[in-house]
Amino acid sequence: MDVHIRKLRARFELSTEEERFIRDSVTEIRDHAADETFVRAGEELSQSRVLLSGFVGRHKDLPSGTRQITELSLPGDWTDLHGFTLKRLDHNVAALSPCRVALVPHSRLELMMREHPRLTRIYWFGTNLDAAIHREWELCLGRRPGISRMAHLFCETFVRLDLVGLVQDDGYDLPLNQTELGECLGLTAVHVNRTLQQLRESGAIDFRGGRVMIRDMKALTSIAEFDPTYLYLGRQSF
Amino acid sequence: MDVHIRKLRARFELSTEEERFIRDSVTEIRDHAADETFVRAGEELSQSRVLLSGFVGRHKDLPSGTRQITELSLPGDWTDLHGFTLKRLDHNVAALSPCRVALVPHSRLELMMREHPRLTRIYWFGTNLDAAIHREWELCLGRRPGISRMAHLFCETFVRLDLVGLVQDDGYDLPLNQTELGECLGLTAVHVNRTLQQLRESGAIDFRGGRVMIRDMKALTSIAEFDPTYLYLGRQSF
DNA sequence: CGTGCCCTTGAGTACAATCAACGTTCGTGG
DNA sequence: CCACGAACGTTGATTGTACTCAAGGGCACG
Repeated sequence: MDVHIRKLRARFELSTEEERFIRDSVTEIRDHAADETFVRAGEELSQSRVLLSGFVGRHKDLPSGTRQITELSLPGDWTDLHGFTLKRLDHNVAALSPCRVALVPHSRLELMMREHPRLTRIYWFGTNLDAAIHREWELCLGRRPGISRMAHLFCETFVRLDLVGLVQDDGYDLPLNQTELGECLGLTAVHVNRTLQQLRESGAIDFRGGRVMIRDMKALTSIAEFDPTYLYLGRQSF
Repeated sequence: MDVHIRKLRARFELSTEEERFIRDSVTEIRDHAADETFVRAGEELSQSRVLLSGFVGRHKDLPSGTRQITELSLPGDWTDLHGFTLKRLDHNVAALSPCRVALVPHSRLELMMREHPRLTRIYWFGTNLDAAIHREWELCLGRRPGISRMAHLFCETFVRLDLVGLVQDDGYDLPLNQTELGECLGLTAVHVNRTLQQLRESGAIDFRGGRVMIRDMKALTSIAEFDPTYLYLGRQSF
């Protein structure tokens, strides 16, 4: 849970007692293979999961067989904390790479709500941050051209991974193939391929073999019109 | 606050004490004119708002001047409950029609968190429902064609308004012009106009003068591939 | 060394944007 | 009462971004 605690501490003060409560909440560690769907839409949930390592996506499927990935979960994030109040999810949760998760029973979260209002508020903030990311993706999907959406995703992932020390040498691992990248961006795999070439030729970024190399952050940010305000990176006041 | 209580009761049991607490939380009623932006992105908030009547949109603006409306708030909804934990919003909140809101101070919500864990959970559920709607919109914006997105919005609004009795004779008021409709759907006003004609000719729906008339719900649902599961309409178990 | 997965490229198509103009309605003021 | 302007809706012509269909290439793995 170190990565989870680290991410929390990036935004909030955390007493040793609170940290203790969080660490004691985990009942089980589980591993999932790449492409495994480990939470299915509609099934009843009695626990939520913190992602310890690997990449996870929330996706919604269409009758036609295409799907939209609505958000990426990165190490340290909850993959389905909202399942605590929603009880059944409106989407699937799938591993995009081999990954490890920590299980927290909902009964434990109920206890938290009774005894740790501050922690409750911090986690409520967490689900609201997810919603803020959803809104930014709506903006991208609705109003920005493909190349800009793609640059934006690379910026967002850069910032979020940097929070937990997963960026080295201006590059980071992003174990998605071009089809999956398209499923995040609302693009077909063919168009992802062409757009990726454009970004490469522009000198902003290189993405191959599951690794992103930032060549020119300023150019990338500008193509994306990226403004990280929606990620609430600063120290929060409670 | 009747409409708010009614919406809560559609999904949850509510004790008289809880109802009492909610009603006593309102410190002020305020009216806003159409097109008035009453919460601006980035400004510090010390209260949240329940929409009592009228229509409100959350929107994000782009440097180019276009904007994306990321969700509609309908009577009985919070317009910015997430502002309680986020403190500053990543988007604007604007009246789409003349509207009336009830103000609830954040200090009151802090009290709620300490003394009413069940109510807290109900409102946490509320912000998670908002996120579920955001996800469905992401799916629409990323993967569905314009006509399907439009039909979907009409279906969603139908269901959500029906919850609070604002649907009569298979029709409801939706005070948006074609530009604003496009800002929800990621379409230009010109294309909205043409798509609206298609829907009209298909016999599914008619939208003019701010009023939606459902002519053939089955056809509309089918064009939209609408499945209301993501709206969590049933009775929730806590 | 064949099979499968992923990436790449080309050709043709379509959905939606852009640009431009005109129509309708309605409120305001001369 | 009519002229005017503003906001909104409608239509046509053209362009372009992204999709579809189709084929081939690289590479890892059994």
